[in-house]
Amino acid sequence: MSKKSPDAVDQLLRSIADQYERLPRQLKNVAGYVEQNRPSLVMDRVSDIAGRCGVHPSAVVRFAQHFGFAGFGELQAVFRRAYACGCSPPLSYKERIRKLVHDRHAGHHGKLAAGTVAQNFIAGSRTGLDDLAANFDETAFAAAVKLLDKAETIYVAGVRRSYPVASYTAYALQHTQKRVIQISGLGGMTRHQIYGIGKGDVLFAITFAPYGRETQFCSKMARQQGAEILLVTDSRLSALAKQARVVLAVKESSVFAFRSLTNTMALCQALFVALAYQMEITIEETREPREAHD
Amino acid sequence: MSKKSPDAVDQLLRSIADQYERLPRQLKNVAGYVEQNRPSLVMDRVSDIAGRCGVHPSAVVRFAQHFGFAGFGELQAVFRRAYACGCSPPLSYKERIRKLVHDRHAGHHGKLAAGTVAQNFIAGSRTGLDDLAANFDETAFAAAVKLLDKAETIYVAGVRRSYPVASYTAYALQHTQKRVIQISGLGGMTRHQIYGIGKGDVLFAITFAPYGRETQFCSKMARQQGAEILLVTDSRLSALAKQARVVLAVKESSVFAFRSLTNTMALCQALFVALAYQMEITIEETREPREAHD
DNA sequence: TTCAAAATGGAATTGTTGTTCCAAGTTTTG
DNA sequence: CAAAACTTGGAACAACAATTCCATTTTGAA
Repeated sequence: MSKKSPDAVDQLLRSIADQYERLPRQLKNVAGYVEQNRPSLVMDRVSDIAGRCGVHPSAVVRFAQHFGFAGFGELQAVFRRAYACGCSPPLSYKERIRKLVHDRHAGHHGKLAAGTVAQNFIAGSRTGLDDLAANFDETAFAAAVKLLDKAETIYVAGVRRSYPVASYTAYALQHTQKRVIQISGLGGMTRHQIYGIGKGDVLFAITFAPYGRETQFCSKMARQQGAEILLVTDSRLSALAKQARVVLAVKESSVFAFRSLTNTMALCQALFVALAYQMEITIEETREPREAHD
Repeated sequence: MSKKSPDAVDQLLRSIADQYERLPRQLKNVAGYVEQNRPSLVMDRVSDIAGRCGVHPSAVVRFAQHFGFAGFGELQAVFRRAYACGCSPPLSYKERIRKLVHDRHAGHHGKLAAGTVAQNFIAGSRTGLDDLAANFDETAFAAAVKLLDKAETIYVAGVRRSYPVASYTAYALQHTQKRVIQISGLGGMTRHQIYGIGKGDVLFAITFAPYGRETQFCSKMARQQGAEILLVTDSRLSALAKQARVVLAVKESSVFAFRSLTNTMALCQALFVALAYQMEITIEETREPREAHD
């Protein structure tokens, strides 16, 4: 069969995975690069790879030889052949995906394959991001960044569906020099956690209809104590929105009636990145090369 | 703008088409080959092309020069850049950010607008999702769904950066009839939380380099007790990967040292949706009818 | 047909890349 | 603590690819 080439790649990759542990440091680097940058291997030269892995060119050759090739050229040939096989996709991924999804729909008249469902979901998330980018409110976003930049302590609140986003946000913000407190509600301590908020602080609240009671409480408390509120929500019309200094509205698309989270997540990540940028935290400062950073 | 690479190809191709008639025979051959075999140009050498066109290698060089390049290398670079843009966003993405930061230092006398940073970030996430969809491993995904479907109790583990995803996953899975336990590590109870795992159960582990200790511990424990592992990670090479029954590899691009999370998030959501679909849970059921559902 | 201009292919050149070799450094083992 | 095994990086080497040069052939116009 002509399908031998992609198999060869799989086989090689599996072989690499097997031996990975026993490999010396430099070869591990190369192995990692090979696995993560499969596509660019078709055109990379030994020195390119060596450079990006921070190893000596000969290490790359040794890597190839370690896996039974005469030299790098032979190893590369494996990837080139695989690339040549799937040579139909000079076209965009969108088309490929569309085709994939379409194919499955047509065939099975029973259930959809799990993969199809997933592809649909991913496609939906992507569309959502398109939407987010298109309806992006730069003014509000800039205001949000400024607000966070000025804040002394940032309280992050979000429950249930919003909790993952809140915990991500809190985690990210920890990497600035600001004090960050996530209102986790652990042990029923929501109230105690928010009590400390005051003037100069900011409540970063994430909430969607029907707005969580805990978050509403935090919001009320924040206002009372003179703190500002940055609200990430689904509508500028909500009761909470009126209390907030800055409102970032996110619309989540839903696939199979299931609301996605990617947009909210992406927005909050963008918020962090922009804040880091604003605070002039350089890449070097925030980068943790081999540090624990799970 | 950063979109110049694919454009460059288009422009070149148009230029070739224009002049085609006036070209001498051999250059016509080459032009034809270039137009028809665009994708393989990224790896073809002069002699490859010459051979396939039945012309002398020097003709290929002359062809490149005819179109304003110093030599074949420059022409090829155009195609390589286009390939890199469409295919491996991690590279072009980092570069974009680096460029962003660089621009600030160089040109603009102020800072970049926060909005610009955000737009860049969102664009990156979008590209990431395309990549996720394009490199989607249907087999592994289906296996993952099946594994979850059969599980009696699902243990979800993920720390630090992976924690938000883990907590989302746990939250979502609660909406099935399965018993779900998230290893939160609260109160240093990681060990006690995972002790209960056993045959018939599944550990849903989410971890990225350098793999969190807690998650590794859970994985070891799961194996010991005869449970299966579903691993969401960044590389099939990790030590954990070998222990796992199913490995879903996700590649996240990173900005400011903070790897994006959208892909992982989207994948886990997709996993849940597919599982719900498989279990024939209607989406209505997964919603909490009267309850607040933030 | 003849001449000039252009195209072509052989062969040498130049530059680069992949590879090997070896010495120095590191880790492991007895 | 010493010897052995292995890893690493520098430099030389070999192979090859891209490019140029030039003689030859072809084409086209007068």
